[in-house]
Amino acid sequence: MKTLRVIIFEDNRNLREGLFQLINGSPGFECAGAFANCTDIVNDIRQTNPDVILMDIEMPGISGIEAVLIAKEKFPEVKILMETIFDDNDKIFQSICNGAEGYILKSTPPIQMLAAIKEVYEGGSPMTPSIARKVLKMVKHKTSAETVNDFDLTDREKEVVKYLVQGMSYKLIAESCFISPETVNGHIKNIYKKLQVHSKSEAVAKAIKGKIV
Amino acid sequence: MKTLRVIIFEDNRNLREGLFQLINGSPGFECAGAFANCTDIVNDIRQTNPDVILMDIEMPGISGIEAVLIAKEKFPEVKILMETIFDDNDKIFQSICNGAEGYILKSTPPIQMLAAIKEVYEGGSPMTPSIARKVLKMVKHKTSAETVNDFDLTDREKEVVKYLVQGMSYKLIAESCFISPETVNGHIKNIYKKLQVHSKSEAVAKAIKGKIV
DNA sequence: AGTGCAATGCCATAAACATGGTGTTTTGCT
DNA sequence: AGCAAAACACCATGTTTATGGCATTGCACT
Repeated sequence: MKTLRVIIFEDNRNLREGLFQLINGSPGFECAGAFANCTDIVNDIRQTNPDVILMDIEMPGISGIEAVLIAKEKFPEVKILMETIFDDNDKIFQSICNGAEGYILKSTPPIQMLAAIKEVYEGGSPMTPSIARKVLKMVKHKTSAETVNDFDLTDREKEVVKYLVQGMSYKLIAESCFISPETVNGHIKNIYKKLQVHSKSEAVAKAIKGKIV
Repeated sequence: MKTLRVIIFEDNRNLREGLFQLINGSPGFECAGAFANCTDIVNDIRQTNPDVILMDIEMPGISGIEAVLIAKEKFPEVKILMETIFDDNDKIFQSICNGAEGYILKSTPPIQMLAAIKEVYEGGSPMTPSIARKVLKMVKHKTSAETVNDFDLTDREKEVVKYLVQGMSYKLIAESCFISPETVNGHIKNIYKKLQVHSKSEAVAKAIKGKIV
């Protein structure tokens, strides 16, 4: 197997040098650089040509989060493993959006840290369980918060709602369903009662947000 | 430290018995039950009183995913660790929504599997890196998909749209904006032209989908 | 000084809608 | 066999919308 080229961005000198030693002292790994800040990150990457970047999430000047964005823009293939002291919701979320692959706490033992480096390189996303927990919560909220609410609509009613969302008039809906406009009116009455609304627009809003459509 | 009570739901007999042996043979762990299906899961849990459930994601009859929902409803404190052969996007996603805590591949080595059990119990979410990768992608998509489309609406128009989505009539909107209903009508005319729609409901649908609101 | 756009206001009318009824037929479930 | 629910249909009435056109004010940019 090829030796993995790793570079480090970490403002804390002790940690930076510790990691440097660790990586260089481990077979299969090679530390091609260790930098205290990200001011010249594009050049740093260009000159060291790394497979994996170990990035501190909190750094003075350009933060690790911004650095991810910059790095990924120029070098989309390089894998980035974020390191953080705290499992801060917001920072994790932003890093994910910027395209970092893995997230581990600095307290992770050396052996697992090396394993994580290998894993990001191989296309996985190593994550400290406590961080993964936060990520899961984000996924749940981003979706299941707005979860499915059926409101006990019948199939026909759902169909009518679908057409309502498309902005169709009673007449058009009637034609699409092959029924009379009055029947459409009837269905909509029932829909309104079930959704507890009093207009098409309210119904549409509730339907979309409730994922009926 | 207390001994962790674990129970297993796994249809494959060899695997089930293998896991049973593994857990019972490890200090700090105790397998209080191993079941081939989830038909009687509520009773199974009640009688074994587990800290952690190891759940196969694919099972005949009640699937692991449905089982999570059932189990969590009655026993919200119990931690559930899903096991799966493939890192299937959809199944992972559903399990998350149903409330499972951890996700590991069945190919995970025994030591790590035990570590994962301990981690879910302690509130973390152990995840195989390849699964974590999928989850990250979901987070990214669920958010960055929120492509903003402004339609060149003015601030006032956006405000009116906001009220439209709440299902308000011209009159109510007028009161909220401290302007006359006719002005509201005027704004809405412009909104319709910009959004290229011809009714409140269409406008609402377009606004919500385009994330103007 | 002038052009353009946002925001405001008003009038008018046909069309669409919301809501209250009443009633038949079909269909699934017990 | 019989009931409940869903789907269908129709009527009536007052309200709300959609769309056209027209006018004033103020701000920003040139």
